[in-house]
Amino acid sequence: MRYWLMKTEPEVFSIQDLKKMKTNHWDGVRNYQARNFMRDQMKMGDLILFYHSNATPPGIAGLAKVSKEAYPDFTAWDKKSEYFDPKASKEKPTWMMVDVQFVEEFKQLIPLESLRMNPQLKDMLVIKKGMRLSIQPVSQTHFNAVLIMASL
DNA sequence: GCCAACGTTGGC
DNA sequence: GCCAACGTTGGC
Repeated sequence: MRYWLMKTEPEVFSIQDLKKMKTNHWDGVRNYQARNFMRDQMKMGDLILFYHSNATPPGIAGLAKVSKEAYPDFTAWDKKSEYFDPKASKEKPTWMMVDVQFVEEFKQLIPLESLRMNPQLKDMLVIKKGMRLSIQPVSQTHFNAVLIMASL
C-alpha cells in the first residue's frame, strides 16, 4: 500500500465536505504528473493526507482513502464545467480521477508551519520550496510521523 | 525543439 | 493582493 498527499482549497472542497459526503470523486486535476500518479499508482485502500491549500493556515486536515481507482474525469468534456478542456473527449479522456472516501478529520489541523518544524519531515515534498504538485507520494516514514503529530 | 510570454499555484 | 516558482502555449 502507498501513501499520498492531495491538495484542495477548503473553500472549494474541504475535509468537512468529504465527511458529509462520505465519498467523492477527485475531479479537476489538470497536471500530467499528478494525473499519472492517480492513473498508474493509486490503488484501492491507499491512504491520503488531506491537505488544505490556500487556507489560513494551510495544512493537513485529515485522512482519506482511495475507494475507486482511476477512471476518466468527465468534467474535462463538460463545456459547463470550470475544468472543461477542449483537448479531452469521451473517446480520448486525457484526464483521470479517483474516488476518495472519508477516514478521519484531525481534531486540529496540522499547519504547514508545524510540518516544517518537525525534523523527521524535512525531506517531505510538501515542505519544499516551489512544490506545487497537487498530488504527491508520501513515504511510510513521513506518513507515520504525520499521524503521530495528529494524535498529540 | 527552443524559448518568451502567459497563466496558475499557493504561501505569505 | 503580491509575487516567486512553475507549467503550458505557440511562434519561429
